[in-house]
Amino acid sequence: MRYGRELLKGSTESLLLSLINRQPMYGYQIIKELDRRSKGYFTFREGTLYPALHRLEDRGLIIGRWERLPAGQERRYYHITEKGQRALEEKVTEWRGFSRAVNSIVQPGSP
Amino acid sequence: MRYGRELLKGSTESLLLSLINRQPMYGYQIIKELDRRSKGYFTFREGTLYPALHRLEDRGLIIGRWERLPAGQERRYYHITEKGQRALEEKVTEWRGFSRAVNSIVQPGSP
DNA sequence: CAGGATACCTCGTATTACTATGTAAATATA
DNA sequence: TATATTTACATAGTAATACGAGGTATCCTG
Repeated sequence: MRYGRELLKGSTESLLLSLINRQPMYGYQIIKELDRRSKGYFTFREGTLYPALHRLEDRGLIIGRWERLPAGQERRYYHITEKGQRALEEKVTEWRGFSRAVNSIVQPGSP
Repeated sequence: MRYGRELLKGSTESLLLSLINRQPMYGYQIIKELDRRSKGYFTFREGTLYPALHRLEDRGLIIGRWERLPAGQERRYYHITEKGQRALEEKVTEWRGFSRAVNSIVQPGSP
């Protein structure tokens, strides 16, 4: 069963920056990569992805460049910036802390 | 540093149901318990907590009962329902799957 | 030539955390 | 005793954002 939509909020950024940090990627490719790497768990919607990419670009964390294939069609490849790399580090740290904190509550441990 | 507000969305429910599942609790107590159990990580705001409790009650996952202390003041104790227990199980399963999936992306692993 | 896949975009809606603000009583402090 | 803090609840407004629905255009395959 698919995760609730609210759960994704706050993690989208980390996911996108993580992928783009490995190598420049275009939107459609990111959707496929998220699906592949998470073994089908993440099926990002276009209405989620594209606005999210635009927000990241507006904030200077990534830069998009149009590239035309020999065949003719165009893709917008996103590259991470230095600011984006710093943001990614912070986001991953934030995620780990948050994840640990949630587990400290939902998992049975010390009373 | 505190987590971003968006990160909490989707997890609030699991956190609240987890605590109330252990024992009936009132709002103010939940804030303190979340703080204590997470070692200061979660500092829930009242504007987050109370509306969230009302939503859970509206959906029949918890039931609130006013209790008057000998001193005189009133507290609204929330009890989990059977429906709430089932929802909690689902939520925790969802959280584990989501958490694993995010880690599969943000943590360096197989390409 | 038709249909699917690729590839991008945006508007509107729903959800929800948080700030600010309000109320009221109990307890601690000066 | 007067004042401040803590306890305890509540809600209206704002901002952020995932998603559905809809749109455009090109490429590839049967």
